Order: sequence, then structure tokens, then C-alpha cells
Amino acid sequence: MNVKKIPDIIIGRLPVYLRALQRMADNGAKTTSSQELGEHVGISAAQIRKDISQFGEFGKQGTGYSIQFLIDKLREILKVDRVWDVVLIGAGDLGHALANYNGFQNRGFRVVAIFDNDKNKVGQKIGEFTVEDTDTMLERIKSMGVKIAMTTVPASAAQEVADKLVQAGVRAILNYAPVSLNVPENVKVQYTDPSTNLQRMTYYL
Amino acid sequence: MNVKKIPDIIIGRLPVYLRALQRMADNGAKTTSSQELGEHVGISAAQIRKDISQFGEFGKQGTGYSIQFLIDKLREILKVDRVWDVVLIGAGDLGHALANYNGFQNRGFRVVAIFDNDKNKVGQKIGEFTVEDTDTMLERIKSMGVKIAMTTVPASAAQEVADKLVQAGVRAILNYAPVSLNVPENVKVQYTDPSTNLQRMTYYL
DNA sequence: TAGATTGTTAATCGATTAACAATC
DNA sequence: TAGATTGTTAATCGATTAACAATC
Repeated sequence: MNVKKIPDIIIGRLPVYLRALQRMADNGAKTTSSQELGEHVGISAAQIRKDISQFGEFGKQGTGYSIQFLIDKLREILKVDRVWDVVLIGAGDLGHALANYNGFQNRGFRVVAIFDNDKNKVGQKIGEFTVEDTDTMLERIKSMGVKIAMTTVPASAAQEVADKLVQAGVRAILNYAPVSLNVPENVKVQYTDPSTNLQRMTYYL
Repeated sequence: MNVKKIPDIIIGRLPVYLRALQRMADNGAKTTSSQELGEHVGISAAQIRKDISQFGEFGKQGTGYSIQFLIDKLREILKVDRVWDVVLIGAGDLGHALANYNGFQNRGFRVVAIFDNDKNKVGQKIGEFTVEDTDTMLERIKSMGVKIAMTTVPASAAQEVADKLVQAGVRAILNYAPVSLNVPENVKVQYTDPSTNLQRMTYYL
């Protein structure tokens, strides 16, 4: 009864709200309204109130939402009120960028290992990490108990890597390769590929 | 009459179809069905037929769709039957990755210039490019007539950069910074930020 | 108290799915 | 001809918006 199923589309908007709220907090703001938050993220005030109210009554009539309180609640809902270990597969340019990315801090994530199948890259240092061989990936991920992976491998290798990740117990994959992945129902995949994103805009030009 | 407005959500799926079709073509396939394509991209056959039929009758009863014909049509619809010049703002790790990305080839895009405001980076070589100063960005983009930009600048600089891009005539921005941008109605923005993408999955873990 | 803004309900709008005649 | 699969219509399902009582 408690667990009415929340639509994916609402879950997908929460990180955007969270990001905007954290920005407001950084700027020293203490409270906000659905109206103001909506202007920041380009979503109607009604929708923001509806989305948030799925999870509880977090606002106050007349005054709106306490920014810090709402941040805490959203982090809890999204389960980013902790730090998730993430593995990175593919030590190319994009792999380097993600390994060095400092935007994971305070957002709930940290990279813990990087793998590549290129023997020339294995052993190489990337920041504080040493690139590991994909041959050892399955066991390493299992033993670390990592549930989240980011893949920056070529399209031709992506499905094979995904299969291995799933086998190792990974349940969420952020896939930078330009292919749709075939995974079991209980594994989530997010796709992000520059060409596809650009192609979503050219129609309107 | 001719121009019934096509929903954004349909336009957003077309690049995914296109990507899958190009992959099938690479594998030597000649025809496909809404059923088969749907299995590849995780979308129902009915929806694929409905989406495609918005633009014409591209299939044949009994045999399905000619892959090459459908590719050509989708490229035309999405306006990627040409090569778009794209500028890149921000010459950090991610900027490097995008500058060297070879997935733009045959997808309708090519990077033509890279800008950064860090005087230490200006003049530096990235592949075949020389990093240019953002001070000269506005004039350069205007004179080149570039309509598409990718931004990999820090969140704090993103809005300012976006304003300049819009002023220079850019109409589509692929924004890697973790902030929502404020732009005029006739400018399209696509967001892609690793933390936000990861946060869309942790809820389900 | 007066003004502001929430949470929620009902109304609207839009997207997805099911089904099937048409036809290759 | 028999089988397959499209394009499209109608039915269903889900998401968004408008409106407002409740209340800070």
C-alpha cells in the first residue's frame, strides 16, 4: 500500500530538481517555491508540486520549500545520500575524462577502478588509478560488490562488456557507446552518446 | 496542412532507430520489420510503425522496410543527410575526448573549432585543432556561420558561454555542464551530465 | 488579517497499445 | 494462394495542467 509505483518519468526529473536546489543552496538561498524552481529547470510549477508530493508533504503553504530539507529528502529518495562505488570500462579519452571528473563528489558517486582490454593501456596510471585488465574484471567487480558501471568502449565491444558486467552483479550501466544494450529486466541502462544527442536537435534547425 | 506538428518525443526516438538501422546495414542486412527493429531498441512494434508513418509510407506489407531506404529517409527527416559544423567550448579532458571522437563521422557532424578561456590552453594543439581564445569566439562563430555547439565548461561558466553562443547565432547546444541553461525559445538544448544520469538509476537499486 | 503557496482533485491533453483491413 | 507485415483507427492508458480549498 505504501509502495505505489512511481513513474520512471518522475524519477528522471528528480535529479534535475536536486541539481537546481543544490545550486540555489550554493548561492546562499534558504527557501524556494514550485514557481521559482520551475523557472530554473523549465518545468511547470504544478508539475513540480505534483512530482514532489508523490513522496510526502515537504512544503509549507505560504512559504514554499526549505531548500536544504528538500535536498535531503531528494537525496534520500534517489538513494544518493550515500556514496556508490562505480567502475569504468574503457580507458580512452572519454574514460580519462570520467576518471578525472570532479562532478561526482557530493553527488553520490566515486570511481573505484578502471578496466581496458588493450594490453598497452593495462598498468598505465590515470590520476590515482592503475588501468586493470578486463580479463580480471568479472572477479574484481564481484569481490568489490560494485553495482554501477560506466562503459566507454567501442560500439562493437559494448554488448560483450555489458554481459560480463551483468554477470559480475552490476545493476546499473551508464553506456557511452552508440548501441542499445540487451540486459535483463532488473538491470537499468542509461544511454548517452554525443551523435544521438546532436541528432535530436538538427530536426529543429 | 502538410506540416502537422510532430511531437518532440517522436523526434527523440528517430536517432535511436537510425543508429540501430545503420548497425544492421553494417552487418549486411537488407530489410527489417517493425518487430525486429523494436526488439533491437526496446520499443514496441506498434510504436515504431506509428512513429515512422508520421513521415510517409516507407514500408511494404508482407516484407517490412528496406533498411537502406529507411536510413536515407530518417537522415533526411533529421537533417543529417549533410555535415554540420560544430564548435566545442572547453578544452579539458572531456573537450579532448569530444575533439578526438570518431563517432561523429557518418553521423552528420564534424568539429571545426575549439575554444577555452584559459590562456594556458589557448594555442595548444588538440589533434588537428589549435585551441582558440573564447574572447574571439563570438566573431569566429558568426563568421563561420556555425549553428551547433557543445559545451564542456564548468557549471559556473555555462550560462555565460551559452549567452555568447546564442548571440553568435548558435541554435543548438549540447551541454555537458551540470546546469539548466536559460536560452530563447528558438534555441534547442540537450543536457548530458554523468552524475544526473547515474542518479536516474540509483533509485532502482 | 491578508497574501502566498502548498497538496490534491478533476479536467484536459497526449502518448501508447491493440486490432485489423489492406496488400505485398 | 497463404503468410507476413504494414499503416491506421479506435480504445486504453498515463501524464500534464488548471483550479482551488487548506493553511502557513
